[in-house]
Amino acid sequence: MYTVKQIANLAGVSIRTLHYYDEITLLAPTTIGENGYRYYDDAALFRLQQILFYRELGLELRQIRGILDNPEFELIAALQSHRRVISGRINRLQTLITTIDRTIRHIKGEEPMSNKQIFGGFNEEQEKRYTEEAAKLYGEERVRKSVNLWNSYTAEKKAQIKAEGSAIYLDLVAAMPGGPTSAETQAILARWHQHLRYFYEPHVEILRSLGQMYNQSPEFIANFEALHPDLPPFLEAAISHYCDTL
Amino acid sequence: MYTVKQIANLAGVSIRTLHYYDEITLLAPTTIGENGYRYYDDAALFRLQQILFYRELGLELRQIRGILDNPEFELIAALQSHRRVISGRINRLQTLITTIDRTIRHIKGEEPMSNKQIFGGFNEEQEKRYTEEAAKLYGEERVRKSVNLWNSYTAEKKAQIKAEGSAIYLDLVAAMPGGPTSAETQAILARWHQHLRYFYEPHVEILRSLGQMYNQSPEFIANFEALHPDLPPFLEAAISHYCDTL
DNA sequence: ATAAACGATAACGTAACGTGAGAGTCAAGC
DNA sequence: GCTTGACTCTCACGTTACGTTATCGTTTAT
Repeated sequence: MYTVKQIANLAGVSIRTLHYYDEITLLAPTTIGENGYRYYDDAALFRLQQILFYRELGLELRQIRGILDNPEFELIAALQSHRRVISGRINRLQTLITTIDRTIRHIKGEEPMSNKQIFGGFNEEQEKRYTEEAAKLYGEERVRKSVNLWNSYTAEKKAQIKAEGSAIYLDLVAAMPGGPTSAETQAILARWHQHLRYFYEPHVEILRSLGQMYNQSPEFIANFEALHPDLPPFLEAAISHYCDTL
Repeated sequence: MYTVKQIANLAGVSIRTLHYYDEITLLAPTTIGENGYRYYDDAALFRLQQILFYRELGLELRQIRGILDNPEFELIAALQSHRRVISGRINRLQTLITTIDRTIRHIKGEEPMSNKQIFGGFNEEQEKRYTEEAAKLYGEERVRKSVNLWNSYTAEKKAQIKAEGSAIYLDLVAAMPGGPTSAETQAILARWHQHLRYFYEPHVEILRSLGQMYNQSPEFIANFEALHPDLPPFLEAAISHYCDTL
């Protein structure tokens, strides 16, 4: 058992940070003494390590909580994902160093430089945000399990499920004029939510990242655009709102 | 000449960010049209690059402004400093990767791991903050110029200046009981401020980083602790307050 | 000429803590 | 047993660097 100060010193965070993480239920102390003091054990230590990794990668604390509290969370897979992201970040910093060297040579008049090159490493993969990588982690995991479940159905059942899915998306297209937050749209999303249970147990964070993928992943976009050109962004907005009210 | 949107796209920042940087006079547009539009030129582009570098290193925008607006600022020296800091950061990330690999092996039971090692790369050089590196940049520059000025004095003058310096620090020790923000202490610091002009023109940011160095750099600490064991932290607090009221 | 795209200001919202204030708790030494 | 200093707690307001509408004028393309 460790006190706040011991944890703070070990991990290099402030006591206030631990208080805050407790307040937002991101990292609750293992036990609380009758004096009101917070005490942490080794498991809490590992959880804090995970938190710091995700924080380092720029994720918001709410997202981190969602990831760590997810029953599907797998520590080792997460660590391996961290590895990839950090490697990517190292590459980015090396790009910055290249930019620096180039800028220096440019200032010395040894080499011309384009306006875009001035910001090499800053803007490049701006939208390829690290969040995506975290979502990918879900994705792989989710897809793997979903295939198992799907294969357990009979051919007849499979056809029935597919038909139900198509109907839902068609209904959503019909509901588009009302807007993504309309009661009608949200009601259909409740059906969609139920429908997903044929594939896996849909956790809130999964729904959310699914909504994003619907408007980002090329395969999904192609699929939904076939139904209506504006369906992908509509779906993302609608699902986001649906998750908020969950 | 570029519009806000063009700059934003080039650098990968939001328009709001450009508005904000204008608002806090960190990056003012080169000219403003009669329609009120902001227009930027290539010099502004380079300034923005510098801002993004310092921001990447975790400096606050106020500090960045102080650095860039300092007449002593030298672009190439700054870029070389960035290089060193970014290299350091790459090292830190590589430490994180080591920690990840070690953690994975630990979880698999292949290797024991201490509590400190769990946070390897997070806490280690926490206090060796990047600010210090920026301060170092000042330091080198400052010391270089100061030596020139110092050598221009006669031996007699040098002795007199030294005596004045000693007197000031002794007075500060005497003022310690009143606290770092007391009127007495602050008055002596005004003398100290004047005194520094024998060495170089003391800019606010320089005073501030000087105050930090007094409580961080081993040579300074040793010097001041000889006068009084609590003098270094007292000096930092007092100088910080002095700069705030400047 | 009219919409779409772009620009401006203004003002409120936010995330992740920092920073006291005021008060209770614990361990060590006298 | 008592003090003292280090440690802890809970408010509660402050801060930084923007995001996010909302409302409005401007420029550009059709």
